[in-house]
Amino acid sequence: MNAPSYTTEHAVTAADKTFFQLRKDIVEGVIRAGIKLSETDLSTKYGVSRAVIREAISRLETCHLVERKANVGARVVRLSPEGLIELYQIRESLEGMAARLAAQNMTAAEIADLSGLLDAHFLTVKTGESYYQEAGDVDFHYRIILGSKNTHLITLLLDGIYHLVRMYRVQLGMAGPRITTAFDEHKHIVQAISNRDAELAEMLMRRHIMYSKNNIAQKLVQQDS
Amino acid sequence: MNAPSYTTEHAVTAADKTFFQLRKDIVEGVIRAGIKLSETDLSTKYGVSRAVIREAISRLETCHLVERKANVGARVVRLSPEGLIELYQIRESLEGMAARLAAQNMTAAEIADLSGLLDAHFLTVKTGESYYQEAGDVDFHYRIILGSKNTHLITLLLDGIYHLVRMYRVQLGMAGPRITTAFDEHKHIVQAISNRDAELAEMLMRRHIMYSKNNIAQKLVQQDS
DNA sequence: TAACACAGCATTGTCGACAATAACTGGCTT
DNA sequence: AAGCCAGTTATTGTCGACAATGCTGTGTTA
Repeated sequence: MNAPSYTTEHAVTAADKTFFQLRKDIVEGVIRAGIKLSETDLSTKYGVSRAVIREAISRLETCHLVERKANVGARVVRLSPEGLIELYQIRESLEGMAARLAAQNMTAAEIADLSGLLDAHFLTVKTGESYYQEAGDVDFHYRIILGSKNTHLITLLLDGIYHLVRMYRVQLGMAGPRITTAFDEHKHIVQAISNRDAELAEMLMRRHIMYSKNNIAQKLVQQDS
Repeated sequence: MNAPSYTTEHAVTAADKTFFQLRKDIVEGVIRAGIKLSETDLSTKYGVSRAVIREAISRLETCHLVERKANVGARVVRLSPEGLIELYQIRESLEGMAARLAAQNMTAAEIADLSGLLDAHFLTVKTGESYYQEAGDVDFHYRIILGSKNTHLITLLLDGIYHLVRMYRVQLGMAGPRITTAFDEHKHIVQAISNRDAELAEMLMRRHIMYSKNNIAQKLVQQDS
């Protein structure tokens, strides 16, 4: 049931575990958006010292999941239409570049593997299972980002803003008619990568993300009204 | 003489001060690339507790200036041609988007101001002063990044990778024939922004950064040989 | 001689206590 | 009654000590 963990992050220290747990709780809304994170409270609730809580909060800050002010404290970020737009502008830029680099740097084996993944997704979509969006879409994007072979890019996206993207998705309850069209877009992107057409791969990825943004933004205004 | 501080970061806490000092020392090579950062050593040298050193190192990690392994310690990043390429790929992507957004979001007053800045730069370049590259170029890029009005983008670039860019620049001693051509490129970018031509602004910025990358990469291989 | 095991050392991770800063409450003044 | 000031309280920032982990060098054994 759980979404598989792509970057197999193994928690070695207590701060790691606390960080992962806190991140999960924030992304999934267990700790609600906009709420204040009291260090002493969390310290007792998670059964660790304030030092590891501070460490965890510090890392959450680099994920842009919390905002901290000196001598005041940390708050979970608040979700807003503007924030969503900004986030997707970053995605469009960085993942576009990722697709471009993937077209240059992915091995033939990796491309074949990615293509196989899409075929598998096609079967599940065809049979009507709609879990595609959540796991499949994320998986697809992960592979291309990793395929860029650019460590900075990978870190920025996977450790940085992707959790925030997931937060928006989860807390808005994504599912809808977009899954099938998104699948076609994925197909075309893989084809461009397979042809080593970096230019086209970037363009298609950027359009794909723009469409995705429009879709989720529409959901968001619907919720407002 | 010092490069002006654009994001007027005011140090309120001791960890802030230590972080700024450490970052400066790393960027300027006082603490050399690849070296191990001993917490106890730094604690005595900077006259603060290990806790604030750990906090500072943690923040340095989010700037990608140091790398940390659990139970082992932190090392200053090592500069490499591959790292430089990766860095400039990110810059091309993000600053291209910044230029696009700046063309959409900068106010007329801000654009006029930016244009005036370029004119001032032109005078100094004309009179032969070559401090343009260091301060002027950075100033130009800062304004456009801020002009994007995208907080995520601004944070990623200014707090994140720009210090690493500066580290490459400083430790390779940038100065050369490129300053004049770079000025022309800046001019064209401002013109595109002034015309609200987002598409063109992005393209020109991307090319500008590609040229800049080639320039600095060339310097780097020269140093190797 | 080479390889493995163990012990000692150095370094990082974690903790609880203290100091400093900000928010809150109550009373006073105008 | 409204606004400001001071005392109080709660929260964050900083510190030194202890625990746990990784590294090193030595000694033993095949």
